[in-house]
Amino acid sequence: MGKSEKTNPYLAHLLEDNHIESSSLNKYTGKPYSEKYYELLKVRKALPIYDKREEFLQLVKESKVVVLVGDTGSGKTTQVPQFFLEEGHLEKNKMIVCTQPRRVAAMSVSQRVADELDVPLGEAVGYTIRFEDVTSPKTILKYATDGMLLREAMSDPQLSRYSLIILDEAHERTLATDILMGILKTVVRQREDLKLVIMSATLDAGKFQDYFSRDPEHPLTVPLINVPGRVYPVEVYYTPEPEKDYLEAAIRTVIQIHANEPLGDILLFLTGEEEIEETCKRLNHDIPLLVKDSKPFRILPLYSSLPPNAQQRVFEPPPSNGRKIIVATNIAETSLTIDGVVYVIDPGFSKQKIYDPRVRVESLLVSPISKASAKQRAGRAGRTRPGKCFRLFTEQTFKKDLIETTYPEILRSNLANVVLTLKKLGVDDLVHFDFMDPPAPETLMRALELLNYLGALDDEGELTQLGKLMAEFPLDPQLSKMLIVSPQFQCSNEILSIVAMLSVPNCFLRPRDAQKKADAAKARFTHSEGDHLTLLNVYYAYKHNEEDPNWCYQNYLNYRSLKSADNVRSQLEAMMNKLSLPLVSTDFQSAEFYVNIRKALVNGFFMQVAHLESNGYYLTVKDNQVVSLHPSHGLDHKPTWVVYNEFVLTSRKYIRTVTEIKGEWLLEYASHYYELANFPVGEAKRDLEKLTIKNKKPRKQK
DNA sequence: GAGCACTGC
Repeated sequence: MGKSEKTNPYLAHLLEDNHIESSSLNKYTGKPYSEKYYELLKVRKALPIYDKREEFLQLVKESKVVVLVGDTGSGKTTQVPQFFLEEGHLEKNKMIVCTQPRRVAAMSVSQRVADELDVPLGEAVGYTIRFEDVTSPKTILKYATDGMLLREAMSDPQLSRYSLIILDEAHERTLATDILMGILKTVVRQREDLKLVIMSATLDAGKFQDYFSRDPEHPLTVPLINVPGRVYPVEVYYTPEPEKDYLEAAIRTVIQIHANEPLGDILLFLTGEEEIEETCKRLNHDIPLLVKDSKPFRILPLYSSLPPNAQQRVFEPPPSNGRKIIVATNIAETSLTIDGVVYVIDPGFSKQKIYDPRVRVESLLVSPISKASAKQRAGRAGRTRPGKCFRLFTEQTFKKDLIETTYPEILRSNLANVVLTLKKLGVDDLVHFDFMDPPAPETLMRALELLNYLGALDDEGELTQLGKLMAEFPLDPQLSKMLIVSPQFQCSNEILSIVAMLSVPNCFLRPRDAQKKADAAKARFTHSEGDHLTLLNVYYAYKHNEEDPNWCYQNYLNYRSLKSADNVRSQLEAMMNKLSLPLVSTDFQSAEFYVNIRKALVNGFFMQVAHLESNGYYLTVKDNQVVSLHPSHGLDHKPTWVVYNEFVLTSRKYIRTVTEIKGEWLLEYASHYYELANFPVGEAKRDLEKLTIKNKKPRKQK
């Protein structure tokens, strides 16, 4: 047992450091440290952040909020919480939490820190992500997704379990991190026993400092600490003239690098799946033709909807004496890191979400990236040795045209869910809420209006009983409303399945080389009254076929999607039980089985309804947008009224996932929205008026 | 008659 102590060469040296346990027993487990602990300790002490340890601890002692800037490789994510622990700053029964924008990061970082502390994961160190809580009463350091900490705040707005909250990767400005910053700015001033550390890659540091210090009544001094990263230099090249066609330029650049530059993998950033698959095909065809005596190469596409085994291939070693050429979306900018990349090709574009509050539509648009993004992409070339980055735009463009940082998500999103969350967190005055970047007032108004129509907020903007329930669910407000009322329509089991299916990526596969077969497979599940009902059929069939991946494959269904829908469904079912919402079904033989489901749909989605006009097009109610049924629909006729799940703006305006409803139901379940006095003149209004008269007659006769 | 940047609860 004592062997490792005596023979360990690092031990004597360690004992000189007063902040490292001078006893050879691990204070968390009571056991002697393992060999691995000392090995990892040596690595830890070589991290750049280690030199800033005393400075950091001093600043945290003096200040409530500290901003820490550190590039990749500085070690901040793993070491900063440990500094705090070692110093014994943690109060009894309190914890440290460190947020991450992504689940995998929360999981892998917590495992690393558990190893460094020589403790089993889930005891002193753990993580919490959706569907998985690997913590215990012993846990004092927890890594969590930012969304998960936000959920916790909803039941404990002071986040009173924690005495240190670290928001990591704050520069990414996710919705959840932005909301957390907004509430923590107040909480940190209210709670004597709370410290806050904001960790970021260089760019926005000053902005975080300003934001947290600024307050008319309680200004704070927010110090900033800078930690160098550990990356290799990357030489950046620009094109002398702007490129007309970035795809052609990209292909040309790949070929030039492959022909002329020493070995080392190539990473090309493109915007989407189709573009990537096309380019891979072109490269496979062109390289052997254009490169004399080409070295071996392997072209690898990389995007999120690619099956996991195909994604994994980018991590395999390159062909012997050759190179990998990876053609990726933004997934390779932050989510996945591929060592061995030496050359980055950056055309300077990505698909970005934008929200237009006027038409209430979120859409994806190919847009120029920001300077910060371009720098991040370039950095991908310097992970293992010095690299090169080829920007397919001019230096002038970089300096003059690109914006500094990508607009935070909160400025590009529909905020219905954000507003519901903030209300639940007790924020009364949303218009004056201190957002780091305040969203457009119109976007907030749209969100308030939607929540008011759904009955989540009353006319004073107060959260209603229904709204409180809705906020409990990790769903868009329309979906949670529909789910909560579904027991009244005797179909909560079915709506649970539909909501789960709507919450995951599209489950229907349609490979380019088997489109007919895929369509035929889909036809077997199709319900002619609506796509929502088709989704229900698919879910049933998946369960009846014992969740078999092969069955999914044969039926052109995405197994990953269905499995995840099933997960979501279980989570929602548990919440329904917790909230005493009964799980009920209408008898399947009854004529009302599908009618009830469609009525429940109307209760959540009455604002997403389209009316068939005499010219054969659909017009969305109130917004009066001319739309077409998305070609993926399964209706066998064109119903007068449909609800839709999504408004898709591509080559045309489409409504996707549509189900037939009756006009009467709109008047019955959403009379406040369909009040005819405030309804825009048109065919939809005339149809509704006819229905009103028809409805009133029998009543008068009674 | 067509798509699906990326995350997260």
